[in-house]
Parts: sequence; structure tokens; C-alpha cells
Amino acid sequence: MNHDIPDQKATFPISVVKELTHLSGRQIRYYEDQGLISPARNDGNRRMFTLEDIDRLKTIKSYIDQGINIAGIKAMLKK
DNA sequence: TTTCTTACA
DNA sequence: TGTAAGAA
Repeated sequence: MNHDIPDQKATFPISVVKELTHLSGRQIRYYEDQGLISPARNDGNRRMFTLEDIDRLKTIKSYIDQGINIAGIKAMLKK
């Protein structure tokens, strides 16, 4: 009965995240390695991103565009 | 067809 | 950070 009503549990594949954040898959995976994001994995081991993850990536990109390095971003995101 | 991991002219 | 290669 309910079709595609977006809810908080909605997650998206990396292809969507790339379009929404303008980040490369390489960068998205690297930021995960650095502990900046923690996307879930589906049965096929594919990353599934929540809106929260996407939002976080957008702020990360803004920092990168400002010339801030990973170490700096890690610190800022923590506090 | 898309995404995953690993590796590097 | 990009891209190639092989696997899933």
C-alpha cells in the first residue's frame, strides 16, 4: 500500500552519493577508511548511505574545497 | 551493469 | 587522487 515514501531508514547506493556530493567514488571510500563516515553495507557488501552520511560528505567536501586536509577535517568533525 | 578491493606506468 | 584489473 505504501510505495516510495521517503523515511529516515532510506539509504542510497554510492552512485547516488557521487551525484549528490560531487565527490569521486575514490574519495568517498578513502574518507570512510579515514573514519570520517561509516556507511552500512548491504548483503552484497555494497555501501548504503543514509542522508546523514551524505550530509556529512557534503560538509567534508566543503572543507576539502577550502584546502583543509584529512587530519584537519578529522579534528573539526570530532569537535 | 554496478560496486568492491587492491595495486601502481 | 585517478585508473586498471579481477571478483562478486
